[in-house]
Amino acid sequence: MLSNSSKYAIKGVLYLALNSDEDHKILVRDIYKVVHVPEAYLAKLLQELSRHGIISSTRGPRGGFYLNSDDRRRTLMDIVKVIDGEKRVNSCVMGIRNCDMNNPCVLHKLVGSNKTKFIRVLE
Amino acid sequence: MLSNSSKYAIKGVLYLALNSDEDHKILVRDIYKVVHVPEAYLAKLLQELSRHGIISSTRGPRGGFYLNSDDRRRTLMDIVKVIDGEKRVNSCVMGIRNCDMNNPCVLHKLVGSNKTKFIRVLE
DNA sequence: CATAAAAAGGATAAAAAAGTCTTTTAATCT
DNA sequence: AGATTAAAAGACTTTTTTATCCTTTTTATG
Repeated sequence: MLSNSSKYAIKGVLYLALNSDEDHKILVRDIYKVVHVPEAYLAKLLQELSRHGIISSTRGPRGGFYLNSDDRRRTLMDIVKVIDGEKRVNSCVMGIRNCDMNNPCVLHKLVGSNKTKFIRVLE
Repeated sequence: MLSNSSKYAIKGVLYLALNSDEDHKILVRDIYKVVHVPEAYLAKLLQELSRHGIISSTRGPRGGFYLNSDDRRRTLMDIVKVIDGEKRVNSCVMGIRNCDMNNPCVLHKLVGSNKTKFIRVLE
């Protein structure tokens, strides 16, 4: 459902949510050990989120990653969409195109509502 | 949550559940087009399930894959365990070892119960 | 203005997952 | 018995995901 990359990204952003703000920017170096994600890889993920405006960053001395108040209105789903793409989460559990309430696959009733709830949580 | 391979396998077994029995064994050739899974790959997955006693098969003329009455007592979870391994489904959504009710990760409350329900469905 | 600190970016490597192909083994049917 | 059919097995290839490394650009500050 979620790729490892998404999980990594969520962990990183969660760390920022708890520890950063405009005046307290955080280095990848200080995050990766806590969240157990390879440093360079986490950097890449955070850079991508930053590029998409999900989190904020500044370069140079005293720079780092952080969340501003706009960023804090973002949802986990926003992160997942950037890292995994929209399809991955929203697609049918069985990977069947065109599977929805009107045209449900055999497993739709069985798992559909769970997935919907999971998506709600992310949102 | 589920790998593509697991989804493929579930589709294949579902087809067997609906169309096969001891007297009507089914060729991979007759399944793969219906369930949209590459023929050789589906064959491999079914072989693996057969080796683990989740489904049945016989070789030679009039052979093929099928479900006997024991097989029909199997759950989707049995399939997923063989194909993806136990860990994949049961592990923490965030991939954190030792995350459980006693020692929950930050997201445990948010997503934990959904995952439990999903597992129940598979079972 | 020089310097150092930090993210951004590009290129590459390693590992895992997905998919293919070929040979072997077993069952069935002349 | 011999030919044929179909799964079983395993080696091999491709693609995707995960991970690393190195260079460039930006920026704050002494």
